Amino acid sequence: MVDESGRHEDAYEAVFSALAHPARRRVLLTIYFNGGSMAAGEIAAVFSHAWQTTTRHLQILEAAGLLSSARDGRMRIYHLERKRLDLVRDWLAHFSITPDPAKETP
Amino acid sequence: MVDESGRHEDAYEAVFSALAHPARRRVLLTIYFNGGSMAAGEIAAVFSHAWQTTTRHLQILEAAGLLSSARDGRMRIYHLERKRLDLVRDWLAHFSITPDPAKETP
DNA sequence: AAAATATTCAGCATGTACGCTGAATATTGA
DNA sequence: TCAATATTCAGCGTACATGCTGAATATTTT
Repeated sequence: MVDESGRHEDAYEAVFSALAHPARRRVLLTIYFNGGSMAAGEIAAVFSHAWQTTTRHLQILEAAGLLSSARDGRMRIYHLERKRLDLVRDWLAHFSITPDPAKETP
Repeated sequence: MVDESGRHEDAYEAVFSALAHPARRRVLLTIYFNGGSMAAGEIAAVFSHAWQTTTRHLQILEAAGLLSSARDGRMRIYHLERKRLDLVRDWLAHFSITPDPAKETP
């Protein structure tokens, strides 16, 4: 296991996989620039996909912890979980740890 | 197009897709902690996959710009392109831009 | 030149992702 | 209750990803 603890392996997997699809990255940006929360239908309206396709993307994002949701009447409001993106930052931070200088390329 | 310029759309696609696979994330970390460069065979030795499988992962990482490579005798040396990871940081930085306050959730 | 080493290419099987459509569920309004 | 609205669930087809194996290529060594 490369990760120092192993605790986040599954989380990394979920988050990085979720971010791999352009529509899902765009969902996150869309919600963010809308103030952090949006109804499923509003989000779906941004895309040319069938709305059921967007539903699945939303579920994947929620399963990855990047969104949370709550029913509000007959709508479902999705809320961006910005903190979850820190997982990506954490992973990137590995590349700031100084590696073994003995092997450093000049 | 959500991105302010659109120039990086394909790059985002390549980089985020490349990072979606745990073996490829691990390749990057492995090379990094080895000093930034490793022969294909050395990298493949880290994994339990057939080495041909690792070859393909290396090609995907190189196509995404996360690795570069050069022949050295009968070996191929892969070099980590750390700067390319800035693309991910750039994308994450979108979530630090203050969104329209009128729509801000309290 | 032949053998050994290091890596890549090509093709195959299987599983998953992602688009679609149609049906189902939940809530609201008449 | 019935119709309208908002969303989800289920199933299908296609395409792609990812593992494998075997053959091919390039380089070095004998």
